[in-house]
Amino acid sequence: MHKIKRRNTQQRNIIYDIVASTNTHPTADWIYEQAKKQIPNISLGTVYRNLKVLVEEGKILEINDGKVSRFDANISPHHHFKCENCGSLYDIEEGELLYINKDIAQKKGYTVNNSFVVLYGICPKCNEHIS
Amino acid sequence: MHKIKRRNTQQRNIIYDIVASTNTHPTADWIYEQAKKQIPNISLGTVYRNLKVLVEEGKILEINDGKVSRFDANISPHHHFKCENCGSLYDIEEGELLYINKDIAQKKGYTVNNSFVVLYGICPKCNEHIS
DNA sequence: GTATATGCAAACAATTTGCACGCCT
DNA sequence: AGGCGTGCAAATTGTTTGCATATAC
Repeated sequence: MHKIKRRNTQQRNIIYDIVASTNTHPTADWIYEQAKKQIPNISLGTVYRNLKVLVEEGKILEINDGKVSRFDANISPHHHFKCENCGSLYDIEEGELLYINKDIAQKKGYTVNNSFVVLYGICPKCNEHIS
Repeated sequence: MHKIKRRNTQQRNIIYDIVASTNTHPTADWIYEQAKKQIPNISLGTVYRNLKVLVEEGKILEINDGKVSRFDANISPHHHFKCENCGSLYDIEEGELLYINKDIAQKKGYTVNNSFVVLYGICPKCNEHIS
């Protein structure tokens, strides 16, 4: 029950920098490929472990995209648009979301077919028990 | 390139009925366990195949919940609330979503820590190419 | 010195698929 | 009869983990 003292490792720093260097919401595998350019014998396990640490520390976000996880160093509140044709995941500014309806989206070039919202938190039942 | 003519099988009907019988957003595995009560030697592969068919036909929705898929026979537009403590996935009416802010959610007993929105559709780039 | 991190490989869990047979239509 | 559907088991895929060693502090 005591807080782990994180170390400042080359691997963790490089992994963070890779995530921060792009807005394409990369997967662990893509990050691994990039990281190998700098640390040829880095292992995929290390990439996964460090991504998890960075998420826990709130330095990056994990986005659930089908069966893969994607990662995002943009931790300001924003949403995503997933293209059903090419699979790309775009950022949508929080304010901009209000305007994403069929008409306005169309003008911006997006066709919105569907939307999916999940709120995270504590449900009434658990709020009672935890108290 | 010709449309598949679906057959009306016992397995598919039972699987649909199981999904429709609950609002707990079951996983493929739970559905499989229930289905075995009616068809003891049904296979998990069949459950997965039929769930996919039902999703394609628009009869049920697939909800991506971490690394598992959950299924929902309520196909009217609605959203979800995931409890970070017990993992339950609750339905949130579309209208109700507008009122889920920290104050009002609190009164209903929900604590909202985070929210996650994904829009699905066709992106500007693809809209150009597809024409 | 000591606890955290790493590389490697094996283990996992959810889902998909190839195949031979079965059964709607 | 013909083709879609099924059961079974093996294969795939994304991710996690155990272990011995390396390294940050």
